[in-house]
Parts: sequence; C-alpha cells; structure tokens
Amino acid sequence: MTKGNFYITTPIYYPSDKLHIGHSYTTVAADAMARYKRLKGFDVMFLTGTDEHGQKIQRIADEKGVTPKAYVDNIVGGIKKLWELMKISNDKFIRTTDPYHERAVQKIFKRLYDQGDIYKSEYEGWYCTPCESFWTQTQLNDNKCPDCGRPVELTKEESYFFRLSKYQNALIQYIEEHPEFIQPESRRNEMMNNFLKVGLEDLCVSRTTFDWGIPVEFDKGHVVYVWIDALSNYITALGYLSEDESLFEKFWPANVHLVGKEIVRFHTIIWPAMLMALGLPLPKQVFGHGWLVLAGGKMSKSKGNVVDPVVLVKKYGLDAIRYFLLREVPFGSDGLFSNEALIGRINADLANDLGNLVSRTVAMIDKYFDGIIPDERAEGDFDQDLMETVLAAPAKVDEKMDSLEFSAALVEIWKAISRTNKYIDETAPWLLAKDESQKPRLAQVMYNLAESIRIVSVLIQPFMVETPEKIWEQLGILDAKETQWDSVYSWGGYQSGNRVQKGVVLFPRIDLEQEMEDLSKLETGKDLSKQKKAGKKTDHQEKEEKKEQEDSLITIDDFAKIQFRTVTVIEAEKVEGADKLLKLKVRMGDEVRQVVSGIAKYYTPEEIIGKNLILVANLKPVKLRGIESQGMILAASDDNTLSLVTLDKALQSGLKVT
RNA sequence: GGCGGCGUAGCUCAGCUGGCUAGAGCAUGCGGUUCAUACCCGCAGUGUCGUUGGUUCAAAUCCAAUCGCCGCUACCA
Repeated sequence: MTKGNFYITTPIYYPSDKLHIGHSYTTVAADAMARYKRLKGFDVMFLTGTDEHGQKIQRIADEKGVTPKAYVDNIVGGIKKLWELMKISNDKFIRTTDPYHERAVQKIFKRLYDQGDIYKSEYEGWYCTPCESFWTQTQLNDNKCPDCGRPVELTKEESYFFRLSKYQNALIQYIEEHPEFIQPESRRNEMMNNFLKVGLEDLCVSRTTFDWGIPVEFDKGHVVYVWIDALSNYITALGYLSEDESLFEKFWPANVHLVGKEIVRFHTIIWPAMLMALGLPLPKQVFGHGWLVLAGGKMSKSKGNVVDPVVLVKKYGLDAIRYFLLREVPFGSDGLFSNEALIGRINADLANDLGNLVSRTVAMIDKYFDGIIPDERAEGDFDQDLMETVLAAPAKVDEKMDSLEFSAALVEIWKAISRTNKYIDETAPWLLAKDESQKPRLAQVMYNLAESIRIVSVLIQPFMVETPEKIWEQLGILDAKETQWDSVYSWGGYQSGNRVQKGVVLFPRIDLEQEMEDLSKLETGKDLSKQKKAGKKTDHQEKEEKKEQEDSLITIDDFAKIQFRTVTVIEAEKVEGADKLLKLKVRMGDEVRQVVSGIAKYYTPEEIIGKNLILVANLKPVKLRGIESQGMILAASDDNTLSLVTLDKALQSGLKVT
C-alpha cells in the first residue's frame, strides 16, 4: 500500500558539547521531510545519531575525570532529550558506540583490508596537538596549522590507508552522470574543481595515538579513525553485515543525506568511494545546506541572541522555532539568525496571519451559529477565487518539498492563508450577519473559511507538530479523514456538524522591544561573540571554539616559559614564491636570528628594516618554505590590517620583555 | 593564486535560456474595516538593478573590465 520507501539521514553529531540551534536546523529539516513523506504514504526511515569516538572526546573525558563512555552517555542523553523536546520523529538513533555498529565497522574494515582497498603504511604528517589533526605539507598555512594557526610537529605514525585515489575516476564519472547527486549545484562544482580533478590522496583510516575508537581486530593498537567509523553509520544502522539485513535491503540506497556544507566533501567523495569499494549503490543525493549565522559579531551581545534551542523552544514554543528555521532561509543558502528576525516571523506570519485567522473564524462561527455551520448555504462572489488559490497550494507544496525547498513550500501555504484573510474582508460576514435573509450566504462564507483553514492545517503538518491539532480542536475536526494529506486536493473535506470551539491563542504576539530587553538580561555573563557561526559542525574536523576560553587563564609560570626579546630588523626580503612571507634578519643583542614571517601583504622589506620589534625567542625553529625561522615576530591584526608590535621608545635589542 | 557565487526599494530577497511602465515579504505613511491576537484589507511610494565600457531594435538579465563581499581551495622553492 505504500508509495515506496524513503530513507533520510542527518549527520551523526559529535557529542563533545551541547548542541546548538545549528544542529537543530539540520535535524528539523530532516524531520520535516520525513514527516512529509510519511504523510504522502511512503515507508520512511529517518536516521540520526551521534559520532562518539575520537581523541577529542577522550581528552575531554580525561579532563573531567570520567570514562569517555560515561562522558558521551551524558551528552547523548541531552541530545536525545532535545530531539524529544523538538518532537523529532526519527525512526532510529544510532550511536557509534553501539555494539552492532562496532562489529559491523570491524567487518567493513577487515573486508576492505582483505580485498586490498586498505593497506598498511606509515603516515608522516604534521600534527597539531591542540586540534588533534594531521595535515599534509600542502595543507599547512605558513607551516602552521591551517585551523588554529599554531605550530605543528612532524610526526610519524603507522597507519592503515584507504585507497581513495583508486576511485577518483569512478567518482568523477558518477558525479557527471548523476547531476542530482550533489546539491546544491555550487557544491558539486567545488568538489569537482578542488578535489576530484586535482587528484585524490589515499586516506588515513586508523590511528595509534589514542584508543577511544573501534579497535582494528587484526592489529591491536590501531583504532578505526573517523571515516569508516562515522560514515558507515548510514548502513550499519540498517543492519548491514549483521544477522538481519532486511532493513538494509529495504532502504538502501538512501534517498538523501542531509549535511551541512562543511562536510559535503566527506559525504560526496570519501563515503561514495567506500561504498564503491564495498560494492554497494551510492546514496541518491547528498544535500549540503547552508548555515545559520549569527547576526553581526559585536552587535550580537547587546542584541542578546539566544542560540540554545532548549531556551528558544521554551520561550517561544516549538512550532514557532520549527517554523522559523524552515521558513527564514532558503535551504541551500546561509542565513542570518537573529532574535529580531525570529520575533518578526512569529508576529507577522504566525500570530497575525495564521493564528489570528483561526481565531477570528472560530469566533464568528461561534457567534453567528453557536459553533456549528448550518447546511443551508448559498454560494457567492469570491468563493471560486478563494477555492482556486487554496487548492493550488498542495501541488505547489509537493513540488517544493521534492526539491527540499522548505521555505518556498511554506511561502505557498502562506499564500493560501493570506487569500483567506482577504476573503473575510471581501465577504464582510459582520454585514451578512445583520440580515437574516443572508444566513445561508453567511453559512457558506463560514464554511469556506473553515475549509481553507482545514487545508492549511493539514499542509503545515510536516513543519509544525503541535499547531495542526490545536487547530483541529478549535474547528471541531474529529474525523481522521479530514486531516489526511490526500484530503486537501479537493474542496469540501470539512464536515457538516463539526462544532467549533474557541481555544487558546495559537501564537501570542510578542512585544519586540520588551523581548529584546529580556533577552539581553538572559545573556549576561555569556559571551556569544565566540560563537559566530551557529551552523552545525559535526565532525572531528570541527574547530574548537571553546578551547580558547578553557585555556585562557595561565599562571605566571606559564608566561615565564615564553621568552620575549627585543630585536631590531637589519635585513628583510621577500620569500621567493610566497605571497605572504618575508624573510627577516634581526639583531638580538649579539645574536642574529633569521625569522620568516607572514606579513608580506602588510609590510614591504624596506619599511620594516630598522624597526624595533618583539620576538618570541624560544620558539622551536621551523622551516617555512624551506627557510628556517628561528622565532616569531609579534603582531596584531584585524580583518584588514596587520600591525607589528613595536617599541614605544628606542631600546637596545636583546632585552627581555616581561 | 585557482574555481565558484554574490552585489536589485530602509531591511531580507525573487527576477530561468535578454523584451510589456523592475517585483514579493517585512518595516514606513495614508485610507478602510471591526469578526479577530492594536488584527485584517486596500493604496502609496522611493530604487542611477555595484561601477565602467561593449553586443543588440531591446539588458537587471549576454560579453569585457573594474570595485566590494562571501564560499571552497591552493602556493607552484
């Protein structure tokens, strides 16, 4: 009886910290899609979960003095609660620490090894300890960690590698033959131009430097590194390589993996290559959505942007938040998240348009007909136009949903709402009510209003999860037939005899100014400027923004470890072939040091000679573009300008700075 | 540096393969209405469509250059 199967996934989130509104964004979108497909009669599998291994979690757990498992159990509990709060209708929640997943990952790893797609070698790379990331020489930025800009160390590690390079051509061909595979299109171009066409390198898929991961069965000391562990969740969740593969057979390949744009690459290159190696079909689509970005950095504090979804839901109601997330930003683009925008949407779309429409309609039916619309009705002007407009919505919603245009789908529904509000003005029921002979006409008008609202209430079900029922209650809709998706393609589903009932205000209006004040108070003590992007970041690749805060306090001893010295620049020249680098010779007392510094865009060699600067003198020397740099010059920069830290008064070089 | 994208009313944006007096929502002003959550309905705008050239009977829409912003990515010693 079903229309077919539909498998949709969110990324599995990294439970190193509480989730924020960006995570909710992805998950609510997936939820809306899953609900929509269920309403359409599909057999849906909606998967979400958590990616729980890795060094970062191990380290955080260590710091807190708990086991990694205990640590993630706690966080995952919170995540599950959040999804309950947001009424996420996932059919399954996978944790990469689930035993069935671990077993399947081991089997996958073994299989790929046995067939030669994984081989053992040595990983030589530059390691950034704070970020726990390896980088290749070419990834480095001025020989520093491209993520955090701190120095990296050359490290060797025995590792297993996945032959990603082998699948390069097959991937290119697949992507070219399946233009719908990577969406939106701009992401496809990025993957093609930046990775596939320039060539893929084999991928390191095991680690020996930590043990919080799935052990490689046949080689103790190695744990499976993120890729095979995390990405395979999409199939292990379905029982792939378990005793019961029936779900896998039923739902794979997935219809769509919803991911944030920052992890499109993993899902469109690494993951498909893994699947090819396993001889499995590829997911039909990977959709990389945009980020919700917090409104302007320095403004955000004073404007008090709240990004904790729990707080938002409690404050404004679940449906308001879900509506905002899906409505405000076209799904493929980035969008601004601000409390003003949120409140604006709530007031304009939800309170004024939808909520008020329901309220006024119910009030009129109640007032004019004691709650039940009489069967004796008379058609009149505007009826036809109303019907046409409202009935046009379902097909448009279908069309938009099929391409994951949630925002556009909601726009279509709201056109119907607007049309209905206008219809009230056109028909002026309060005038009809004054004339006894117009009762049948008034009844028809009331019926049309009720029916329009009924259709709208059915259409909003994928997006809003509490409001539809509240509306049905007020309209006196009891029969499930009236709330089925199929019932909105024709007029007349609202049944005679339904008794309307005034109810609670669906969406109370919010006083914007008052609210912004409250929010600022709520935010005191919290520094949101650190959190510029509320977008979801799920992987081990995630940058750690909190680290700065955690590590921000040092002792005087820590400070003493760094030797700052005054120096004078005696020579300077551009580094051949590098845009950003200047090679400096500096005098430090009797000593002359060679320093390479990434300031070429801001200083010419000529202007820097003779300057008195501060050098970090005991920094481990590194080679930058083959030139040894014996220290680091201090400078400050904002987005546009960089300024060297110079001495206010002329002093000799070589002095200690304390 | 390479690839891609963006720059349109105060704000957020629509405007596909060039063609009626350049649109929507929000905000603003005015008018109407009273069933309703001071709501709804109507009307009114303002825009050198980033800048400069070019193609064309005709360009916001195509081409070139340029400025500004953003995304991905990189440095060829």
